[in-house]
Amino acid sequence: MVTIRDIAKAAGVSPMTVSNVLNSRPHVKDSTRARVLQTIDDLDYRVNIAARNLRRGKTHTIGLAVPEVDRPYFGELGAAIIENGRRHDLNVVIEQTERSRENELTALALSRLRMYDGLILGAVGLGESDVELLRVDFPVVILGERIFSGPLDHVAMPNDDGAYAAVQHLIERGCTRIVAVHGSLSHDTDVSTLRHAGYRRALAEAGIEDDPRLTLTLDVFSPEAASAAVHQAVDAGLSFDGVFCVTDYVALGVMRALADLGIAVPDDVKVIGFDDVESSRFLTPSLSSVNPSKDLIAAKAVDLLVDRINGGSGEAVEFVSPFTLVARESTAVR
Amino acid sequence: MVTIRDIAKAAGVSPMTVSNVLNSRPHVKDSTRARVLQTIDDLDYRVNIAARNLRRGKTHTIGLAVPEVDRPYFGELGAAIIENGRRHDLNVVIEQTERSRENELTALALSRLRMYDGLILGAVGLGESDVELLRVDFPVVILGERIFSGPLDHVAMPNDDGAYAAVQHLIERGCTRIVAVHGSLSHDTDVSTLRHAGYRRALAEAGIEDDPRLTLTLDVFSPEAASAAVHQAVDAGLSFDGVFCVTDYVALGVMRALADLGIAVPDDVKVIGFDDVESSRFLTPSLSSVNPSKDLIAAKAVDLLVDRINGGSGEAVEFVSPFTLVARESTAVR
DNA sequence: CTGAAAGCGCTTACAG
DNA sequence: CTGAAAGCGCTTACAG
Repeated sequence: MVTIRDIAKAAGVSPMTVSNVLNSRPHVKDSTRARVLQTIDDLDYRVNIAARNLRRGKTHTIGLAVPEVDRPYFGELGAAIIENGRRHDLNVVIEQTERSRENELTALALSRLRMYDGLILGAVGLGESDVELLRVDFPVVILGERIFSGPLDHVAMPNDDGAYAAVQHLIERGCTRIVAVHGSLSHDTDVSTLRHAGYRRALAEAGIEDDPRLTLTLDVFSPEAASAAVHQAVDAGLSFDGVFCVTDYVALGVMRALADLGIAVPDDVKVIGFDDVESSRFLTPSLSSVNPSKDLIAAKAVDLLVDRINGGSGEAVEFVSPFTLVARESTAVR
Repeated sequence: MVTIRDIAKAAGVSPMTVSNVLNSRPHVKDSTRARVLQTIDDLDYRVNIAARNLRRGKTHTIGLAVPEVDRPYFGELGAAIIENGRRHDLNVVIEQTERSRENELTALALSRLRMYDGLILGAVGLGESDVELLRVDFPVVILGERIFSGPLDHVAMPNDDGAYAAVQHLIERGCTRIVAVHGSLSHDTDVSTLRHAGYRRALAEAGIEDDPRLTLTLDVFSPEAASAAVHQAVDAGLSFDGVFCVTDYVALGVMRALADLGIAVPDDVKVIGFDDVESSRFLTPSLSSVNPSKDLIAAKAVDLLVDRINGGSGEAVEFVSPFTLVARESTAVR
């Protein structure tokens, strides 16, 4: 392996001068610089990043811990974060936590051990009660569907307001019996709980009774589970004219079940999702959804993290992403 | 920052003994080991990975360069590779090449500079003519939809046979005028070209004329472009009863366009895709597809790379993934 | 079973 | 504009 010393020797300068050239620092005579560069080229030298990292105490790598990258929403988010990381010359290592609180804590604990300068933690398992565990002396940004009033910067989804807008949209389009499909409501800060609050608020404001039978709770966050739940509800005689799905991913199963049951969307039942995943606009019927500005979320998360990495020590920031409601065929009136 | 020396001092041993404990090497007296571990705990010491990497000459990190992680196929592939990497204690850094040959070459060139032990390169832009550029003294596995007879290990998609099976399936179901929708056919080793060969082979074998008007070529690989192409073809009076889509992602746009045009799938036209992306089975109608065993591809790619990282120097391996044809509603006969 | 010393390849004050 | 020297934090032969 060719080292900086080999170059120095061959070019007749000191290692330090080579280093200065490599880092394009000023105060190197042009002729010297040219000679060094030529030698680097001749010997096919490449800087050893591990050594540089050790010396500089930086790795230019951040971790991104998300539940799963193969779920469209997180794939799109991951892509946006990699994109934004590149703007700051940061590599992104992706870890998958599989929606478990333990894995999220592990990612947090290991990120110092691994070679990251900071971590973006997509928290779906951690909750308010874990706040003490978030007190780490390491740059971390929480990318939360959940709420944290903790000690860390937090980029949050517009869960309550987004869900409120979605349900309000269904009501405007004439729905009065609106099913909500989501995961467990047992944690105060879970995405399902937060979005459900928006659902209830919209119903209350419209003077619609919140019939608990209309709330379908899934054990697993998946289209399969959503489809099964809808089948079961309809078989049990539940009647409804609208469905609010906690995510587009879940809506995929809901729409499929309705098709299986011969229930027409949007004529018999209107459906709306959350996340506005790319494929949603190509479904038949195309799916209305809440778009939480993924790009903005990614940009903000990376910016906040870079700030902390660079020593920023202000108060923890909480940023709630804005959103837009995208009305498509699944909620059309005809 | 607490270092190994601080621990050594506090525990009354040498740094080397601490190192031995950290790496759970034998030949450390139990009582010494216990004392060191206690001190590590007391002082909240964590090993500095950058230093260890420098010393060991390994980073336990591999790069994965794919066109985009927000495309479902690559998201699912990325997830599988991260999963498999974990089995070997490897972190995975994801880079996005955006389907460009230049970016793929950059990823290749930079991977040595970055801190990777090896690289898995999802090549969609590089072609046979770039083979010389692949002669790198660094562990690289090509994850190709394309064919390479180059100097590197290569995990390939069953492009020809998979496409052949898909089209044969359409023919079996009664289709005789089968549209093929894919990207440019200008490169010999492009995924579109390879799959198109399978398409033509199936037609030829069935004695069906290969009408060039039935081949729709997209400038951009996207549902939008696919949808536009189908609209245009139908508007121009093209008649057909089957569509072979180069990927499920493209099929999304095709199915959408057919719905817009009032063409019923599968009654009027049958449609099949390639990749068997997760959402395909939830579409309405659900999409038939070729499943290329993503998990096997990921496992094989990681295993081959680990082999090279560990010094394996045998002949370059070419592994073609097996596939299964998944028949769903979009090609059903009723 | 344990230690002293060298060194991985780079960068950074400190000099001149 | 350039250099000699120290050091980032760890591990690895070499000794004993």
